[in-house]
Amino acid sequence: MNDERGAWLPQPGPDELDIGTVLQALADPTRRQIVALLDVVGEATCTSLDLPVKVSTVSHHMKVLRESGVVSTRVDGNTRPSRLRHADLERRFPGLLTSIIRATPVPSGSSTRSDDADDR
Amino acid sequence: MNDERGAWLPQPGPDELDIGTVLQALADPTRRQIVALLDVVGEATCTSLDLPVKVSTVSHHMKVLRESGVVSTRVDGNTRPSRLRHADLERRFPGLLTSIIRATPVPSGSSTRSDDADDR
DNA sequence: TGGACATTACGATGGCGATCGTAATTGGAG
DNA sequence: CTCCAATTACGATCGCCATCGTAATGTCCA
Repeated sequence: MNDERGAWLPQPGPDELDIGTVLQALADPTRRQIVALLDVVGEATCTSLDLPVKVSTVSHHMKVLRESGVVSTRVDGNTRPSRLRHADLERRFPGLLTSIIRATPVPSGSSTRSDDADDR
Repeated sequence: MNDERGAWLPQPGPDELDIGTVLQALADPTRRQIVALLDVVGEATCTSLDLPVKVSTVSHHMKVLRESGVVSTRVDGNTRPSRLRHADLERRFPGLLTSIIRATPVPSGSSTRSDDADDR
């Protein structure tokens, strides 16, 4: 009954972003790795990311990131590509996300799994 | 090495600041409140801060903040005033501390206990 | 229609950390 | 010297959360 193309999973509005919730989300190393990867590839799904945790855990982390307002998730068929809410975060917390990404080393070899890969 | 006049508690160097450690430290609400208060009063001791937790807990939080590189602590008699390492943090993570402080509301009435306040 | 795949809801578990009370240490004041 | 205040090390407790396995749901394709 929901044939809406371009559906988005529920997320806080740009003015509802809470610094505590955002920091708690970004405090986890795995979630920070997800953020760093998203910054590189632009958009990715849970299974496309090559992380040292199980997919169900990645899904959990993505939910935390979405509910905190760090990422937004789009419904596309049976996949849910997520991307960083770079503009919203920059407007609300200038420099925060950028500094974190810049200081978060991306483990070599962990890009994506040829889902929407960029290089090569 | 041992300058009796200006002793400092051990802390990471400016180039040893780790984004993960810093974020973990700033993820806690009480520690963020400490940071916000330090930004207002400039320098404060554990007992001078009026917080909803016991002094031993404040001391613990201050240690976490110091070991993460967020604050530096000076030895002054039998007290240890701490202050924000604003410059070091700004150089390493531009905008991070500023955004967090700006977005962290300071509960009204919780300044210091007239210990070393100099709010004009 | 049936099978393969992506996502996630759910429950269980193990570990980490925030908080406390207590005690020990140390410097300052009388 | 004696007392007090400040700090913190230590141990205990307890709640939260990262992670997992499993199962349920939904989509796409042959």
